Amino acid sequence: MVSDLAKNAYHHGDLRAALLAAATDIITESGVDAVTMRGLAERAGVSRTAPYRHFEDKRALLTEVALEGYRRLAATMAAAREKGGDDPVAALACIGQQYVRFAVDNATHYRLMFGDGAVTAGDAPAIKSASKKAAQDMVEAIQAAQARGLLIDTDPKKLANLLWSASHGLANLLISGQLPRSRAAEYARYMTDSVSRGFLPRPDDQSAR
Amino acid sequence: MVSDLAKNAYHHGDLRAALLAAATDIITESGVDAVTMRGLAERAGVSRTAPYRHFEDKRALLTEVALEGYRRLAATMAAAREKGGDDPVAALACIGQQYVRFAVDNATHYRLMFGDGAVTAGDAPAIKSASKKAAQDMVEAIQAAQARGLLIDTDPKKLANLLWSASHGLANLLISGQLPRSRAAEYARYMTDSVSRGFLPRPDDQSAR
DNA sequence: ACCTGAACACCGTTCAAGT
DNA sequence: ACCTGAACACCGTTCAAGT
Repeated sequence: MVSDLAKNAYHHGDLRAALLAAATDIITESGVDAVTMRGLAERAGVSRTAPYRHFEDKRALLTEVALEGYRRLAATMAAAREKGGDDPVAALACIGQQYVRFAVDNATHYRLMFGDGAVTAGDAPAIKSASKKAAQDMVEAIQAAQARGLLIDTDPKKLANLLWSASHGLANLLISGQLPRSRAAEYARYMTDSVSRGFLPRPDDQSAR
Repeated sequence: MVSDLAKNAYHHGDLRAALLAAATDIITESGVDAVTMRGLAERAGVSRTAPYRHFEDKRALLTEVALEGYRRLAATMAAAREKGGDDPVAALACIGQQYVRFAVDNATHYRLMFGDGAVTAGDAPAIKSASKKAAQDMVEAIQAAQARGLLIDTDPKKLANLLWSASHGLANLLISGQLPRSRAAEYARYMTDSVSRGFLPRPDDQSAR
């Protein structure tokens, strides 16, 4: 009954969580723009002003939702890296491909994270930390490949930023429909291949795998 | 006096142009979100509902502004290609770098063109045509390079989409501040180099230019 | 502590009415 | 043809007041 006590403390007791869940639902269904403070309140069965007891403003609420996305992205990156197995170049390709897949599969959420009104890393320390963590996975995979002589020896951070750019750009074009979503996986594969091998001919290379 | 007649026909006679100019100014100064139909009307010294005589709704007005951006982008691409001179690989690099430069130099406008609420190519045939024209420049540069054996022989459209992805992604990360804007040119250069040469080592290659 | 009702300052857009 | 005033249906947010 102790838990019931907590739950019943004023209406549902966890309005905060209810609001976040509602926002996440709406974002998934109808996009970030469809989220309104008033609508969230109504959905939670509470007055219009009640949400302001739990979040300073709309931005703060959305920042919290975005944070969850960053955490899931970081987890996806970590999993992708492992999936690459022993081969660090394969691990890197996996990371790039899974990044694009995450973005397309969570398009509306991704927009909140990286889109126009984007909750910047500066908005919350937790976001900065989660996003650094995702980036770190990429950098480490690069360093591992370089240590084995499998990648050219340039600044691994810069190289990571380039792979990030290509993945991010591809993801955006797919999400906005400028490239066909149905070909997402194909393009992602092509992207990671190309970033590794480049477009210049390789005279020494018979094994176009 | 004939021109004055035209100008004086109902207040300024070219409210349409005045509204577009005002919208462009506001977008440049304060971003797309700062554009309001009411504000535009006030700035033009006209009633709130007057703009609706010239544009069906806000989206139609913004589509017109975006179109101007697409035209300028296409012109920039064409100029970049020529700047590459005889060397088609250099032309391609120019295109990528100038694309990023355009995006960063016209950040708010670029957001309108490719951002979240983006006016999609489907919104206006003229946008589709201007954007196809820009893409065509890239494809042709690629085909020219392939004809001379300077690029691997894959689908030039796919290759163009990849370069576009990388450019677009880099541009977005720079605009949103996730990569430092001050290093835009450096990153753009690095991006086009990498997309050409790839990250895998090239044993035959002594001339790392 | 947590919630409410009323209110303020905004939006985009419509519509009957004026010249 | 082009413009206006008043109005409708929305926003985010504040603030005094209730329990």
